[in-house]
Amino acid sequence: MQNVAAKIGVSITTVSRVLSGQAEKYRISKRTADAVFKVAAEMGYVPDQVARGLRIRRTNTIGLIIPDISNPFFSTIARYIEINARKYGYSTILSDCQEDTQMEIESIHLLQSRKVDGLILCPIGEDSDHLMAIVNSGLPIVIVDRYFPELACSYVISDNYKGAFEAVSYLIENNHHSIGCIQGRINTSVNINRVRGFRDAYKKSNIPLDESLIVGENFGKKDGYIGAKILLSRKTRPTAIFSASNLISLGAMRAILEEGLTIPDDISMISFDDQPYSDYLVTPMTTVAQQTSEIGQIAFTLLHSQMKSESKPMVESIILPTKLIIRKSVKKLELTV
Amino acid sequence: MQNVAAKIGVSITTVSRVLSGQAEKYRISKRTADAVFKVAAEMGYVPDQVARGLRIRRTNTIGLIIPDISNPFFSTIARYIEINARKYGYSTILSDCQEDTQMEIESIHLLQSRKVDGLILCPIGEDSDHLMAIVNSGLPIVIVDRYFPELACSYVISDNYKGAFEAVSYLIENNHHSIGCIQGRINTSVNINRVRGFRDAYKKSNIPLDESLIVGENFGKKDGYIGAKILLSRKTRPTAIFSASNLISLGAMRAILEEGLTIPDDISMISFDDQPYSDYLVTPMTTVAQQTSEIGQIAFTLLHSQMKSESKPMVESIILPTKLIIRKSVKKLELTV
DNA sequence: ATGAAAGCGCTAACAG
DNA sequence: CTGTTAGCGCTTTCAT
Repeated sequence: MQNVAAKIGVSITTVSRVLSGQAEKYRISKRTADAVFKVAAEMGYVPDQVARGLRIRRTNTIGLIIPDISNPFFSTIARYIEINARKYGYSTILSDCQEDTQMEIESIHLLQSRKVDGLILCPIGEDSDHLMAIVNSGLPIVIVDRYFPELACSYVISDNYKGAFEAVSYLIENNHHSIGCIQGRINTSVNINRVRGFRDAYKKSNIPLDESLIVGENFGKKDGYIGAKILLSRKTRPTAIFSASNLISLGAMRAILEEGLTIPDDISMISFDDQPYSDYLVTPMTTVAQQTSEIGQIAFTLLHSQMKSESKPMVESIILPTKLIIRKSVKKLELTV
Repeated sequence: MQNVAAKIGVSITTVSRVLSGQAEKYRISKRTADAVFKVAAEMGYVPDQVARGLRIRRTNTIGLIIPDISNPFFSTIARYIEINARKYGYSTILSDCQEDTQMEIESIHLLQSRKVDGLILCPIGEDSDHLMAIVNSGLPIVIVDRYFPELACSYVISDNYKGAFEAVSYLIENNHHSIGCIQGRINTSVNINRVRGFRDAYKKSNIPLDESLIVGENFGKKDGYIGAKILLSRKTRPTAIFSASNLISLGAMRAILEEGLTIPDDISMISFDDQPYSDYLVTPMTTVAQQTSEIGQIAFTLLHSQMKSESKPMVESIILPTKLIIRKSVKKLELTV
């Protein structure tokens, strides 16, 4: 910057002002401004954002904490967050905390020390103590996918309850009265709501629910495999499975195939999370689709409005509808008496 | 920091030294050091990495440029880069440049202005002019997935040639003599090598290659659909398809299903990129697996060694083997005479 | 074993 | 319309 200024015989202040688009404001002559642009370009000068950040106490940087970026559900969300952030001049620092609450905590501290202007967080989700502090610290933050009623914080999630309710109701309409549920990580809002939807669909139809039909303890592929194995080994096999995530479904399918069973002839299935490949599975899968790209976009928009506003921002909760995509994995059962 | 220093009645210099782990070096008394740690923790003091970065001219930050983070191939690579980076104290700034060379250029400039210590780049890959400048700028950089022979720069890629060669040879061994190739983005090293492998497998077997069997122009789902449609509408349909990416395969499968054909009875198929769902497709897919997590890990390791060394780093090229995973999508043809 | 002070590159009062 | 100057929070030389 020194050099640029010297070359034109002008002060670095002027250079700074022109390059930060404040030429107008300070009524700098067009001639000077043009010269600055020209020389800066020639010399390949590019302002140091680190120094700038230190001075203006704003880094134009957001933090993004994700439990597993290789999960297509999260990577799609991440994509739309990053794209929108960049559109508004923010860079995104990514942290994959590997489904580990301790890492989540460390990531938050790290990002704070890097002076991010805001934070988007997909929490592991069983525990919110460590989130309390940061929400209260005044750092703009929005939570995605999971939420905590006790936290005064904006969030954007899917309507997991209704999504599950519709899916299970659809199974019941097809005369399934013994439906297994392979749930995800217990004590997360996502799971609680999906299981609640499952239960309420049963309740609505006055079908008694055998509690042992609910199995599983996390959202992974392995958990789906184990859950399905358990369900399939029951004395009376359920006629359908409701799976709480795409990964669970993959694991469950392995178990089902291993047992020599066919979807939907031997057992019907509905899976949460639509995927590009859902249509091309052994049996095209009926799924509960979430609006992942919208989740990402809205998350950034919410954060952006917080970062812009001076005052303590109001908390906004966005709940996006899901959509039941009917394919071929559910068979209509004959009513036997 | 002021406050911490004041509270113990010591200079900020001392606080800085203790907190940056240099207490030993400056032979600061254990008593003082302990006090510093204690008070800093009490006050919730956490050093400002932005100020630190400005002063020491190193941000402990790397840039990661990816064409599409929602593609599971890239998101897995990104994951292992980020995880390793964090292990060594680096934060990762992510940029999804949406398969657009112009955005790739902008992202590079942006990351430079943010003073990243190094850069990992999955280039769009047809053009390398803009990369020349940055490689020569001395910024540590490693290129992933695609590469440019003219660039003196470390890279880590899969052995695309051999992967394709093995896949197509396998088809030929199963007596397929009319194999369609749905290629990816032309003029990328990835595609060039895969198509070269395809050609050489033909050549090795002395089977004449009808050039019109090579179709397609990008790695996306849509391109796979179009490519397959073209192949399937030929007077004499190929007996097998070699697909250059996971997304291409998804599109191709759609076309195949639409035509009422079955894999592998009507047409055999091999796809590049193994996926968690490959085993559960209509027909379990025979694939060419790349070592994505290793690619990510090695990419960071290469970058790290560059960032540590003072001298101009040597360029290292790592080529990882692929693995043919045989499932059920290839049928052994009878030899007809 | 510790401190004073300079300075990283930039911006914003304040002063013309 | 432009320049002078102080200072963001930290590290590091030099001094003691």
